[in-house]
Amino acid sequence: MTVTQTRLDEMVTALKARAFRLTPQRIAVLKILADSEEHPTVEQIYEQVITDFPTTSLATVYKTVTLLKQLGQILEIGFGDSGSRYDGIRPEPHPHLICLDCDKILDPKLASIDQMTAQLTQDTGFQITNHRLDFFGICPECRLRKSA
Amino acid sequence: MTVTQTRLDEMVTALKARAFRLTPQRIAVLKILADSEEHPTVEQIYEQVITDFPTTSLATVYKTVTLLKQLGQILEIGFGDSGSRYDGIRPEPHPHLICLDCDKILDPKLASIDQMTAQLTQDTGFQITNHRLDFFGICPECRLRKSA
DNA sequence: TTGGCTGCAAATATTTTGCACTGGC
DNA sequence: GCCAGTGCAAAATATTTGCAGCCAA
Repeated sequence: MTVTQTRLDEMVTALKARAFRLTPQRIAVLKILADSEEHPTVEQIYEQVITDFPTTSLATVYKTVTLLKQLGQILEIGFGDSGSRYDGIRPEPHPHLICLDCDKILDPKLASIDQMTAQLTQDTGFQITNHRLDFFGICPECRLRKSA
Repeated sequence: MTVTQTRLDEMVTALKARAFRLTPQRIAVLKILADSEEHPTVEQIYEQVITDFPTTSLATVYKTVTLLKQLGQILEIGFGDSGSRYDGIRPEPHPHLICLDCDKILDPKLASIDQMTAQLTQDTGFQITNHRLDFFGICPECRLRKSA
C-alpha cells in the first residue's frame, strides 16, 4: 500500500461517508490530486482529466475541487493574482516555499508553527483554527540559471 | 510629528523620487492608506476618496494602489475569495490575525519569523525575499457574541 | 508646454450559477 | 426510479486596459 493509494482511499472514504456520489469524473479529479506533488491549478487538473474523459467540463472540476476543499481533503494555496493551486497530498496547513521565477512550490519542514499558534492564542484570546505560511524567493536552480 | 504624518511623508517622498506626479486623487488615496488601521479594500478606499473627490474613478484607485504596491509602500493582503486588503502603515511583511466572523485583521507581534527564514535559506538554498504569515480564527468579541 | 494621469467604458480573467439531461446508487 | 452530478452557456466578480481630454511639474 503506497502513500498515494492511502490518500485516494481517504478521499473516497470522505465522499462516501457524506453520501456523495463517486462519478468517473470525480474519481479522475481525486486521482490527480492525490498523486500530484506539483500543486496543480484547476486548469491543470482539467487538462489532465479531459485526456481520460474528453467531455468533462471545467465547471465540474471547479465543483469537485470546491467539494474536496469543504471536506478538508485538499489544501488551497491561493495568491491574489491568478488561479489557486491545490495540495491533495497534505491537506493540513503547512508552510510553502515558492519560487517566484519558475513557480515551483516546495513543502519544507518547519516545526515551530504550533508553538506560535499557542502563543497567539494566549496573547490575543483568538480561537485559532487555521493558518497559512508562505515564503517567496528564488530557488537554487533558477539562481544558477540566471547567473550563468 | 505623528506616525501617520511620517508614513504619508514617506509615501510622498517615494513618489517624488521616481518622478511620479502628486495629483489630488493620489494624495487622497495615500492619506487614507497611511491612516487606516483596519486594512481597507480598494472598494473601501474608493468610497472614502469620493467623499472628497466625487468624480474619482475606481480604476484610478486601482492604479494608485498598484503603483504603491510596486514601490513597496503598501502591503497587499489577499485571500483567494474576494477583494484584497491593504496595509499602508506597515509596508514590510508581518503576521496577521484574521477573524473569520467579523473580518477584523490584527497585527500581532511575533519575532521568530526571521529565524525561520534563515533556517530555510540554509536548508534549501532558496534566496528568500518575502513571506506571508496569516492566522485564522475567531476573535474574543465574536466568541462572546456567539456564546451569548 | 507636455507627457503622465484621470475617468469612462469596454475588455479580461476567474469562478459561480441556472437548468435540462444523465447516470450512480 | 430518484435525485445528485454533469455539461453547457450565461452570469457574477474583480481587476485591467484603451483612449481622449486634462493638469501637475
